[in-house]
Amino acid sequence: MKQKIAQLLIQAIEKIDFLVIDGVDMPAVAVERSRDPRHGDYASNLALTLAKQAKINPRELAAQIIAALPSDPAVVKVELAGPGFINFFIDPNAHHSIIKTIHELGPQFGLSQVGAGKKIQVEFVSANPTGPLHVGHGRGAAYGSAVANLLAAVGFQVHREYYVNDAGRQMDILATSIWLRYLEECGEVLSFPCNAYRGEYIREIAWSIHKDAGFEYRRPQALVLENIPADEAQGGDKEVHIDALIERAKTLLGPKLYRDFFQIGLDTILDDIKQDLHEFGVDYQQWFSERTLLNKGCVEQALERLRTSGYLYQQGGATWFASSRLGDEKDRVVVRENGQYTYFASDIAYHLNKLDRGFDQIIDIWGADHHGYIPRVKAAIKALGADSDKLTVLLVQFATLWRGDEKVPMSTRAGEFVTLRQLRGEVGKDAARFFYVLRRSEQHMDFDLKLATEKTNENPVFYVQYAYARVCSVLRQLDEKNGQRNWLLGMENLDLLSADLEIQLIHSLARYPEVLEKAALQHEPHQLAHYLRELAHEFHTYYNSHQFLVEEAPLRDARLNLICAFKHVLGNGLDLLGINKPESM
RNA sequence: GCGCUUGUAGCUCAACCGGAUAGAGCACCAGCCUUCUAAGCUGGGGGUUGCAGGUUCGAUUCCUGCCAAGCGCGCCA
Repeated sequence: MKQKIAQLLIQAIEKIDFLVIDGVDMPAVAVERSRDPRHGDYASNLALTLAKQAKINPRELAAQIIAALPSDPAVVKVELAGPGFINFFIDPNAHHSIIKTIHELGPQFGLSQVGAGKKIQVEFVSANPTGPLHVGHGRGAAYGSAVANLLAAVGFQVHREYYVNDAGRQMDILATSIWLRYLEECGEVLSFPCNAYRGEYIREIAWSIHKDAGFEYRRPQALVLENIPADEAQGGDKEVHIDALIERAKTLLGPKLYRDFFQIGLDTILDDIKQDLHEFGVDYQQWFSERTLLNKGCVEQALERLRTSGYLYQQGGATWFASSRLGDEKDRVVVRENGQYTYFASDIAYHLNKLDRGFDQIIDIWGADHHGYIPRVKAAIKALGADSDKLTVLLVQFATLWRGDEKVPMSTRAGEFVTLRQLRGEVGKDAARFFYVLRRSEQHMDFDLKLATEKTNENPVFYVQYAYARVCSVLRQLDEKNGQRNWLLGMENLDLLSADLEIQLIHSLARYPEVLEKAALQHEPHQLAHYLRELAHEFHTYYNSHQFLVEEAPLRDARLNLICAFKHVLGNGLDLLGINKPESM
């Protein structure tokens, strides 16, 4: 309908001589749904945008456009309003046909093909496998999977991916942390480094290793701590302290035994993350290992390409990437003085790999604290000779956690954080997902656990689910009363749905495809969430003021067809957000 | 100090890439269950959109400058 009106407007403009003669530039013809019913169903600001170029009063121009407008059976009235808006009133019967469309298309209704033929990768969460996911990751998970689902709904071929940082210093700290806890299990007495991972899950892994392997990995405390520089608590440098302990672990255990700790820690935690996300309704096409990238020599290849294009140079014993020539604020080290790659080096290789896989678009979803990282990755893509516009980085602000008036401290290293699993246990998957996705991702967010746990009844997700359950309940009632339902009869009598609330609900249902497309292309699932809440509200109001299971069959069947259409749309929307559709509550 | 993000009702958030009288939820007040689930509905109070300018028919939206908050500015990830 939007397109149809735009077409009519274009035809009208082409008939107005002075616009054609003066060669006025045509703006993209904007047709919007009216917010206020008094402004009709659709409105265009075309005259307002053209008026300046045409050097004519907007209202006068609008009047001329209206006069030149071809007639169309679906358009019953056109009005000039305000400073020069053109409002279109649509034949109500034309709206009713949307119910038929929804029933015919079912789960397909609202889907579109704007992204057809395009491969798009969405990488999200990608938390280091050094501990369980916390509520900050939960937001990225809910947001990322909703974005991915939306993109798939508008036709993109979507590839969901988790980048596993299974190489690098953090993993060494993890392995060493587990080993030290293991030594404690074995009865060795040592002070635990302040920079090691202190969470309870580390003890559990250590305990389990001790249970399976006994004392095989035990080394005496004296050997472990011999000549180790002091920790921060003793006036030393915590980084130097932990690095020394990592080296000590490697030498005392040897490569093979050390690797056991590394691998068991990684496997245990990664399995936990996978399970956690799965239970949260988040699944991936691929878990991409950083270590694999290194082992295959991809990092060296990527750097070689940069070197060939003249973007690498040596300074101070390190290898630098001249990212400042491509928009970054300074150059970045890719190979350290000690010969090791930086994290950034493998990230360059990873993005090269993404490009090589032929995605038309690449979406990275990061925590907002990484925003300073964007220019250097874009610079790397440019230096590799690719189009940096292919990469879109979407940022998710961390949630600040509160328990009532008290701020909850969050520190992965210290093991002080509320895990995603705890959150799910307390408020449930559906409430958590809806709560996360109700807000724009860049918006700072206060998450009050006390409120979320104490007042789950007031969580908006129940409101929306309740609407769904109510439709199911009506249909059950019909069954119990042995009521007949004639689908065809309902379709033939859709014009009986003439109450304001019915018209309103139908309008809203018709909007769904536009909501989906916009939410998808703008990467804003909150638009869908808000829409679903409004839709549920309109249904609840309707439910409270009209009886559906009435005696007169034509009206009853028409109403049932309407609320079933509502059920379809609401259900589709909830599916995309990864929220359950309860048949009863 | 520089950069990115954010600032909208008491609180949490919307506002369709510049549109018409800035909207919801929570909280507060007053009503609605012998009728398809009251986890619901109806009505009410609530606002100088951080501040000050600018751009134009028109600004919460764009530009500039301040103010405030968060984050970033490693040979960490």
